[in-house]
Formats: sequence, C-alpha cells, structure tokens
Amino acid sequence: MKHARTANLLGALTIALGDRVTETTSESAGHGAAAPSALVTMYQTPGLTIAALARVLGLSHAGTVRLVDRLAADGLVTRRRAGVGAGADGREVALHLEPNGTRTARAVLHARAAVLDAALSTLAARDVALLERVLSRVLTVLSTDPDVADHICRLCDEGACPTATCPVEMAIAPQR
Amino acid sequence: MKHARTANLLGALTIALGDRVTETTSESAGHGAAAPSALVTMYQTPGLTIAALARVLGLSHAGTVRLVDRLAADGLVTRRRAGVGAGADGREVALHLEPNGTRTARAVLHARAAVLDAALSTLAARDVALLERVLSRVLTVLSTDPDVADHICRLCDEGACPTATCPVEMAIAPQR
DNA sequence: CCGTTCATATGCGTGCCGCATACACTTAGG
DNA sequence: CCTAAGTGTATGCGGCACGCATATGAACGG
Repeated sequence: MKHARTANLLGALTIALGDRVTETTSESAGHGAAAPSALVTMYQTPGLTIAALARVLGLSHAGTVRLVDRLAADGLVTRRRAGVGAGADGREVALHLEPNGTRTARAVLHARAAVLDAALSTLAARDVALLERVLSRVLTVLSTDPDVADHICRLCDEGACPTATCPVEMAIAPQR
Repeated sequence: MKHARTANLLGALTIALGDRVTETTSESAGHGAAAPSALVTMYQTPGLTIAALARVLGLSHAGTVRLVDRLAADGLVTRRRAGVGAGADGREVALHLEPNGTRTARAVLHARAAVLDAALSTLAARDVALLERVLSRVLTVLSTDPDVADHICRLCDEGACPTATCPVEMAIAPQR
C-alpha cells in the first residue's frame, strides 16, 4: 500500500462516477445495467454474434440471449442471418441495431460523456492534459489481454478515442 | 464535451477499476455487491440504525433490512437495542459487527486497496502526487451534499484518508 | 450417412431488490 | 390517562436479471 491516500481517493472517484454513469446510461437505454454496454458495442461493431457480445459484456451466453430478447422486444435490435457470402454459418446470428437502437446508443454515449465531462469541468487545461497522460498509463497497466481490453472498453466512445490512439488497444496490440 | 478523449479514458478507468473492486470485495465478503459497503460502513460507524445505513448505501429501507438479515445469518452483524441512556428509542436498532464481521470488513478494505494500489504501481512519485491533487479537485465538484458525500465514501478507508483531510467531507462541511 | 462439435435457445431455480403494508414503539393533544 | 398521529423496523409479494443444465438445429469430418 504505497499510495494509500491516492488509492483511496481513486476508489471514491470510481464509485462516484460509476454510480452516476450506470444510472444515467441505464435510464437512457430504458433497460438494466448491461443494456447500455450492449447497445454501444453493437453500435460500434455491427453484425456481432451472441457469443462475441457475451465475451465483451462478461455475461454468460444464456444471459446474453435473454438480454438480446429484451432489446429486440423493444425494437432496438434485430437478429439477422450471418454471412450471406461464401463462409456462411447458418447457426450464427448477426446482431444489428434498428434505427431506434442507433438513436438509443447515441443517447447512451451522450449521457455518459455528459457525466464525465462535468467531472472535469473545473480543471485547468494543463491539469486535464496531465490527467490524460496519467490515465493512459494506468489503463495500460490494467489491459492484460484482448478479452480484458474489450471488456474495459465496452462503453467507450470510439469517436472520442480512436482505436489507433487508445492506450488499452495499444497495450494488447501484439496479442491480437 | 470539451475534453472528449480525457473523459472517455476516465470512463474506461471507472469501468475497469469498478469491475475489479466490486468483484474482489464481494468475494471477500462472501455476499453480493452491497455487502462490502455495508460492512465497511458499520466498521467505521458502529451503532448505526437501519435507516441511516439505508441512506449511505442508497438502498430502500426494506432492502437494507434484508441485507442485514443475510449478514446476521452469517454471523457478521448483530442488531442491538439502541440508546441505553436517557433518549432511548425502543424502535431503533443499533448495528454492530461481530468479530467475524470486523475481520471481514478489514479484508474488504484490504482487497479494495490492493486493486487500487496495483493500478498506481507503475506511476512515478511525481505523477502520483499530481494525480492526488487532481482527484481531490474532481471529488470536490461531485460532492454536492452530505447524503451524496456519505454515499461516495461508503467504501472508503478512513485510516488512509482521515475525515479532516477528505476532500469530499471538506466540500460539504458547511452543510453538516 | 452418422456422430461430434458448435452457436443459439429454453426450462428452471436463485439472488437481490422495491412497493405496499403490517407491526412496534414514541410522542403530542384533549 | 387515552387516543391518534408519526416514526423505525419488519414482512408479504412480485419482478428483474442472471447462471446452470439441457435442448434444438446447423456444420463438418469420417
């Protein structure tokens, strides 16, 4: 415990922001805590299979099936047959957002960004830049393999942080 | 969205650390996600009532009753009659940790600190000091009233961050 | 063809929560 | 006092979301 006080403050911030992000994104999506991540993931990676989505979300396959059921019942998501081309696998399902789902995913990203931006609102520009550097370094430490990386970034806005510059992606790039 | 990339990295860190802290503390406590906070709160504020604990945890009163039921069934917590003195209220219950509960609360705090400290492990001392200052500033912004403050600090280690120096407490001190 | 493997789906049980209500005790009014 | 309102705690009930075990249907090697 080399940095007890800093660690404790970091834990408090994690709770404070985590609560607020979970609350606002769930509300935006009109579903439980897992739905926002699912919508954002499908928004940024259209055509995902159920199994792939389950890995990103850290849910069981069964739980992911039920989650997609709920989102589909709400008209946010559709299951299509995957791979119309040569290597088609009739068992797989390709997940795509409906227009409503796309709007909802954008709303989720917007709600999340609003919470996080507000937290940074009183920092001086220099402090923001320094924080950005430190955050990148910490995220690099936590990104141990591609599965973990996808899980960490399940709610990320790739527009704000392109894959090419994402510290999480760069940390595990050799393992892709 | 003035600081889109920094905000996004902060969100990713919130998810990464939040997941790990929730997982390890729940495992340490041998119960669900709310139990660690409950144990730590009772550890640092012995004799709390159910209503007060419910406010800190952000649960309904009924949910808190059930949570205490589970912890008591496990031999971690006892309900005692509150206020043996003059202003005794026979309806109130004073929550106290059993020896096992105290050990478990310490294990929870240790597990949390281990996760957070590991995240900071590769930072230079200067960067840690900088981060500590920035975190304090951000937490100040998020601490709007005493209820929010108690909720943010529900899993905090007061030994690592005494009330007198806690930015969350200082921000809402005038309202106490 | 036939068995194995794999992706998806479903039956069933569980954990944890909230709402509405009941109960226990306190306090204020007549 | 005795009654009525108020407050802290507890319980009946239902729901959401998840996991485990298993079923269904498609792909592929032999």
